[in-house]
Formats: sequence, C-alpha cells, structure tokens
Amino acid sequence: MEDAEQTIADRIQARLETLTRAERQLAHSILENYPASGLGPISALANDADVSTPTVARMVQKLGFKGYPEFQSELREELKAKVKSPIAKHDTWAEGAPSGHMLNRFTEAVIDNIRYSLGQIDTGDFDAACAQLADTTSKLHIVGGRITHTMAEYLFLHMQMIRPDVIHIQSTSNAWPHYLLDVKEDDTFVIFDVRRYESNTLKLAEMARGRGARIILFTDQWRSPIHSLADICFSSRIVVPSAWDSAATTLLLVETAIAAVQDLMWADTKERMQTLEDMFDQTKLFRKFT
Amino acid sequence: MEDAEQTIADRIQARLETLTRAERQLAHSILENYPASGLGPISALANDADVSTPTVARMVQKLGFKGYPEFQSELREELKAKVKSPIAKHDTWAEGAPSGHMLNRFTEAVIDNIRYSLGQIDTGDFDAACAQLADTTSKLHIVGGRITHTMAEYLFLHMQMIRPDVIHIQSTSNAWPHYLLDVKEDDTFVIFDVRRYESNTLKLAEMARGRGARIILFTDQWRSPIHSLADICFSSRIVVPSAWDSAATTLLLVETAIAAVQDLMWADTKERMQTLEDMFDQTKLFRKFT
DNA sequence: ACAATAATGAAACTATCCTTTCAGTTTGCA
DNA sequence: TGCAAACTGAAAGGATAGTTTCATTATTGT
Repeated sequence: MEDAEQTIADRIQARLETLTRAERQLAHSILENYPASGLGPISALANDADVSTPTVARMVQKLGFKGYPEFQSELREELKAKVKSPIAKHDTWAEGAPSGHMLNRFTEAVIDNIRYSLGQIDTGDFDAACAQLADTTSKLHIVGGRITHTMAEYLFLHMQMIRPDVIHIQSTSNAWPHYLLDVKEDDTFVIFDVRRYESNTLKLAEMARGRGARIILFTDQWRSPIHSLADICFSSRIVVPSAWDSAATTLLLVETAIAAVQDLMWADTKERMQTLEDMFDQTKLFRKFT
Repeated sequence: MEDAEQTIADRIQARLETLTRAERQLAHSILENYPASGLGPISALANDADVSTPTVARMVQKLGFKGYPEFQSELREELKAKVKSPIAKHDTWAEGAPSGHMLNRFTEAVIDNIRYSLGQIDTGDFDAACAQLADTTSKLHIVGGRITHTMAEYLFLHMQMIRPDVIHIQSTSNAWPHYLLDVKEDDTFVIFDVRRYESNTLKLAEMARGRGARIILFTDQWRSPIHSLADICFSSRIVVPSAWDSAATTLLLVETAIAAVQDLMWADTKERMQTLEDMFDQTKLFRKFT
C-alpha cells in the first residue's frame, strides 16, 4: 500500500461527491458489504449495484487504480493488514471516531435498548395490536404527549394512508371533549405516554376507557399509569447518555406495526395508495426524479 | 453455504491429516493469511505456497467445492457474515417469534441501516454540525417535509429547551416568506428531506441559501438535491421491509446531535432547564411521581 | 531393489473475466 | 428550446484465470 493510512473505503468516501449517479450507486453497494463485495468478479459487483460492468471498470480507474484486478489486490492487502492487527474491533459504530465519541456511546445505548425491549415483547400482543389497528369496523384515535406527539403524528400520517377513519387528537386538551363525543364502543385508542407522564393524557385515557374504547399503549420501561387501563401495552427502554430520553425504540415499534398492518391490509390499501399517488401527481408536490 | 456453522478454515483444519505434502503446505499458506490469501487468483495462492496451480484446484475439490470460484465465493460469504458486528448479528430480536416475523425482519433491517449509516458518517462533520447547532450568536431554523416534519419537530422541541432563538418552520409553504424575512447571514437551517423529495423544501433551501444561511441537511442514502446547497449533509439508509421508509436512523442521528449539543452547552442550559421545570410545576402538567 | 501406485507440475486448452469501443441517452448550459 | 458535453450500458475484443491432460517424480509394499 503506497498510501499510508487511507483505506480504500476512505478513498471512496472522500470522492463520493465527485462521482456520478451510477458510480455513487456502485460506491454504496461496495461499502454495503465492504470489503467482501469488492473481492468478487466485476460482473457480480455490477449486478448487485444495478450498474453495468464498464461503470465499475471506469470507477476503479477514477479512484486511481490501473484496473479492477489492481483494485482487488489492494483490497486484499487491506484485509490482510486488518486481520493481523491485534483487534479487528468492530465494536465501534462510527468508524474513525473514538469509541468514547457521543455517536458511538449513544448508538450503543440505543441498540441495547432495542435488544432489551424487543426481547421483552410479547409477539402475541404485537400481532393482536396490529390486527386491531387493521380493524376498519371501528375508528382509530391516536394521541401523544408533549414530546411523544411527534410519534403519534408519525403513526397517524402512515395510518391515514393505510386505512380510513383515523383521527389524530392534538394535544390541546381543551378540544378533547369534542373528539370524545364521537367515540363509540370498541373504537381503538393508541396512546403514547412516556415518563414525565402527563396528567392530561391519563385523563383522556380514562375518558376513552369510560366510553368503552380499547387502548393500545406505547410507554417506557417504567410504564405509564395508563397501563392499567390499556388492553395492550408496549414498553420500550429509553435511557441513553443524554439529558433526555430516546424515542428510537418506540419509533422502531411504531414503524414495525405500520409495516405489519400494511401487510395485513394490502388488498384494501393498494387502491388507496394509488389514489394518493394520483393526487400527488396533480399537486406536483414532489419532484419527478431522484 | 451447505454446512451450517462450519467455516472453511475449520474444514481445512479438520482434513489437514488426510492431505498430502503439497496440499498440507498449501493449507498452511491459506490459513496463514486467512481469508485474504484465498480471495486472490489461484496462481498467486499457488505461488505463495510453492505449489502448482493444479494442486490448488485439486485440493479445493477435495474439500468439496466444485471449483476454485465456488471456493472463493463461499469465502466471501463467510467474510460478509463476519464483518457484521457480533452485536448486530442477532438472529432473532423478539425471542419467541419466528425469525421471519415482522418484528425480527424489521429490526434486523433497522440495525443494518444504523450500522451502515453510522459507518458512513464523517465525525468531523458531525462535530461541526453540533457546534453550529450550539452557536447561539445566530438563529436556528428547523424545517421538514410531509413526513419528516415529525423529525423536525422532535428536534425543535429539544433544541427549544437547550437554547434560545429556535424557529420551527411549519410546512405550509405560504408562510415561508414571512419566516425568511428575519433570516440573517449565518443563521443556521436544519432541513429534513428524504425521498419523494419535495419541491417546496428545495425552494425553501434555495431561498435560505440566497440569504446567506448555513444549511445542515438530514436526508436519505440517495441524498436530496438540496445536498448541493448544504454545508453539512447526513444521509441515513432508510430501506426496510415495508411499503414505507424508516426514520429510525435519522431519529438516532437527531437524538445523538441533541445529546452532543446539550453536552456542549451544559453550562448555559442548566439554568434554562431549571426555569422550565419551575414553569412545569406551576402548570401542573405532569403528575408528581411515576 | 523393483514394480505399482500415488502425487506433482508443465503445458495446453477452455472458460470466464476485464477492458474498450461505440452509440443511445441524459444532463447541464446558453 | 436547442446544442454540447457527459454519462451510461450493450457488445465485442483481448487478456487472464481455472481446469484438464499427461509425462515425470516420489512413495510404498513386496
């Protein structure tokens, strides 16, 4: 290796800006399974990245190699060196940052939270919750707290695409009675309540319960007092090296639920999505490509 | 990979006794720089071991591979699997659920996204972005799109607690000019824009840039067109087994940034937090305990 | 010590891979 | 809007790598 301390991955990273679309696509594919992907035949790599082989050949030349074989050769050298070095420590997430860097500490904590929380989860509950979310015979109300209303809204935005009769109850508690007026027996409430449990939210839960609604609760490891009112309760560990809590695990659960519900309802949703697309087209909200 | 958990190295070790002289020589050479040596051309390997290429070809077949290419292919698979850090290589996250359950598939994908995105990140950029977010000599504007405005708001809610002069620009584009009126040179914009890139958001970025603002962009792996206007750009991988994209990695970055900024400003923030607590007490928004 | 068997590598052959050219397409700019 | 430059992939060519054959050498048993 002529270049002192720079890995090929670094070189690719560095030149990412100067690359063309297909090349960038390829670059990502290389970095995806680095370095294994780069050690196979050029055509396999091209295939994985959905580009043509000439693109690969050109890019490696752009990166300063004489040809693909030379590129591979240096990759192998790099691999040799890496394996030899005392610890091939991949226990750090943001490579190039000390393991004490906030990025690594925080990510570590979040992964830990995810592992722990997922380990705790009752899959039966989860499936039941998804089924309930997919039940269009009754309305679906979604509500969050001071911070968690962002999660609530995230769920709302997606549910709204998937099914009809989804209501997002905004956090201004003055308006709650109006919302509750229309609640029927067996309506579903999804409630987010994590620590600094809000008395307002508890009130709402009680009222909803009083009107016969079923409650799905997303809370933290200590569980909001609402859990005694809830039919199904998901608790996520939320502690991270920060003055605040992490919503990452909660979001993961929410997104997973969205995916699961979407799977359950694909037949009904498909058409709904198409209609949505058409409307987007008409409003020209999005750019056509990339 | 037919054999469940056995690495190729193991297979070679196991059959070491049954090999002939030249083959044993070769085997040692392979294990010497495993797996790099086996990933090069057959002739290079033969040379290193001081045997002939047919010897290599024969031994590989003896080991049960159809030919040298197949041998290499499996070596690469092995490498791929190895690189995935032990932490992340969790077969099932939600124990008690089949690995094909949405919970496991989704989580797997998210962890993968996190690993990949974090691996991409330039720590220097990250630190610079945090420093900029902590810079109270200028205003901080936060803006998101149709879905991402939830992320924007999440960031806003926390930043608002940490520092003064934080503005959340709501997505209704009619009001943008009003917001932009007050933008000064060197104000900071945090913009969220993931695929289905919105033309509105691009417009806003252009206008902000035109007024001399610095832009920090959170986008996806394909990068919003805004990236060419941005000073700092964070791209997260967002693909999951769902009809929609995952914001989990983006949220992780946002939360980490919040924690880092909070660290940078602890002295100033402390007091601010206390004031906030006092006000919460007065409004009795929260329940006193758990 | 001799013959039979196995092992090994040189060389030829075949298959695959890498590169380059070229034409169609997109993109950027005036 | 039209033109020029750049990007991209299909296809062909040239190069390299992998396999097989076969003659030579080492090994083992008698």
